[in-house]
Amino acid sequence: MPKVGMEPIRRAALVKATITEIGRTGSLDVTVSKIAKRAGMSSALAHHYFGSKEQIFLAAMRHILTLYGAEVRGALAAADGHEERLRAVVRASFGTGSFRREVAGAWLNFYVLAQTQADARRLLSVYQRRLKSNLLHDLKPLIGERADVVALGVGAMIDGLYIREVLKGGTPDGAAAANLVWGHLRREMGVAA
Amino acid sequence: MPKVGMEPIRRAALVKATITEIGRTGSLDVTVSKIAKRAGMSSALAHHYFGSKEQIFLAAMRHILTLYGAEVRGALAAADGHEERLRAVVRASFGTGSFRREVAGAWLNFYVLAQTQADARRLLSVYQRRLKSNLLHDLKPLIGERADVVALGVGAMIDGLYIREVLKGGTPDGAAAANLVWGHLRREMGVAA
DNA sequence: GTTTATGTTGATTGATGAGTCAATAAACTT
DNA sequence: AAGTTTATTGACTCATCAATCAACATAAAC
Repeated sequence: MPKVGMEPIRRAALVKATITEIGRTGSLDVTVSKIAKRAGMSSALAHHYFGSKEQIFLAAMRHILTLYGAEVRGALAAADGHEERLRAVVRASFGTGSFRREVAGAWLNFYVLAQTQADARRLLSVYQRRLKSNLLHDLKPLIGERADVVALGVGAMIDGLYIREVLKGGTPDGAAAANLVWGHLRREMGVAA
Repeated sequence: MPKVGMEPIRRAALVKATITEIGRTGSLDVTVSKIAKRAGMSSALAHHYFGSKEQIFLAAMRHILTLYGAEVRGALAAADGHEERLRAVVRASFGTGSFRREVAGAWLNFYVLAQTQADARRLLSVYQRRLKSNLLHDLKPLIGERADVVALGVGAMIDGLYIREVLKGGTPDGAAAANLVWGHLRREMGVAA
């Protein structure tokens, strides 16, 4: 029953199915057919809308980044003062939108993809830059020139916790992870203040 | 010119070629033929010695872990006292044997592999456990019950720095990375002492 | 109501790559 | 020197998949 205006619906379904599928199998070795099937359509239709598997992957990556960006923006809007803002950024990084098995699993695989695909690399560096600039904005006034190093460390720690989350089974505990990073940050700030 | 006693040589060559190849292409999507070619033999021979691509990957992973283990052991042997030992562990993690583009790239891909292969997962958890126990051994006497959390944070930070190393081009700076982590650790210890 | 744009799929193509096998050759054994 | 074990490869099989295409169906436009 082909209605008109299916495109955005199909695209969204494919993106969602892609993330699920990559998260499930834990690898980029997912077939377009599998993705399409999970999204409730034929593989031909997936190609019709996206043109290639590569484009599907990129769309999925963009979607995750958009999600994360929204989460951060939302948390920041409700935060006041440097410390609170920092805390908001950290908490948003482990929010329920991003810090989930499938999403984190997909995320890890996008890191791999970024090694070979220029577009994926670009998207990833957008994320890294944004995180760093968010941190620096509120760290600089608090600890001055050491902010740079601390931001790098915090970024690495967050990525590392994502990886570990993917590997260890069970339900992810975003609050615990956020507390860990926040504790680290507080200590870094306390020393300099 | 078939001599006898080739097996260990061929195996070693294949392992080395595998790491290089994975590091280069930045993905597990390397063909046995490519690996074999780089190691100077036919793909049939690679299968003859390892049986399957999976086994080749696992051997490569084991090799990296052995390398890393040796590095840590060596550094620990020359270290005295809790603080020095901790420093040694951190420095060994970013030693020239492990903290190199290809090796780190292969490492990242093995994380991915661990999501689907039980054996790979086991190997990875051996590494994580060993690192954690190394850290705890000297952290506990210094900061008591907080040691657990700190060890987790340090481990995550190390992993995160590896990932970032892979993504950013250029020559890796192990010393800088080690300093970053060491600074974090020192601060954690200073607060409690 | 015929044309045009959109939605949809089954079948097909073409490439690629893991793993097998038969065959060859050199080295050791007895 | 006949037989056995180890080393080695080119050629082959078989499966998988990305991408394409022809065909058909429904809705909108004229």
